[in-house]
Amino acid sequence: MNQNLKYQRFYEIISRIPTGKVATYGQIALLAGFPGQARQVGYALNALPDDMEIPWQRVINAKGKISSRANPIFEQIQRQMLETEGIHFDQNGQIDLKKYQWNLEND
DNA sequence: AAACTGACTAATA
DNA sequence: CTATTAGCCAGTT
Repeated sequence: MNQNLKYQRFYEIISRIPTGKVATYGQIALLAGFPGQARQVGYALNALPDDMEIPWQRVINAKGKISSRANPIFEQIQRQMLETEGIHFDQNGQIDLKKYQWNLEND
């Protein structure tokens, strides 16, 4: 399987996440046609070109939290962007997936 | 070539 | 509830 093509598929799916909703890494992998490859979605985002404009901030982990990075500053930026979109974080920094998770019915 | 290392996750203990 | 484990794949040592 061609890796660039795979990453491209991930980016396509991520681009469809509507404002005010979030998706998990595993969900993106599944929708892109690569079930079980959640980790690769993380790699794809890590390798995301600066000039590509997709709503990367709407991808979070299965616990409903923002995943850790090498540089924590991006975690703060991501949280702020999501809050601006109207998403609420509880005191543990967790999002209510039942309420905010994207599905094909609610977009 | 072998080992290591990640923006992950579901299952199990 | 937290911790560990086995899948997952590709780039770097």
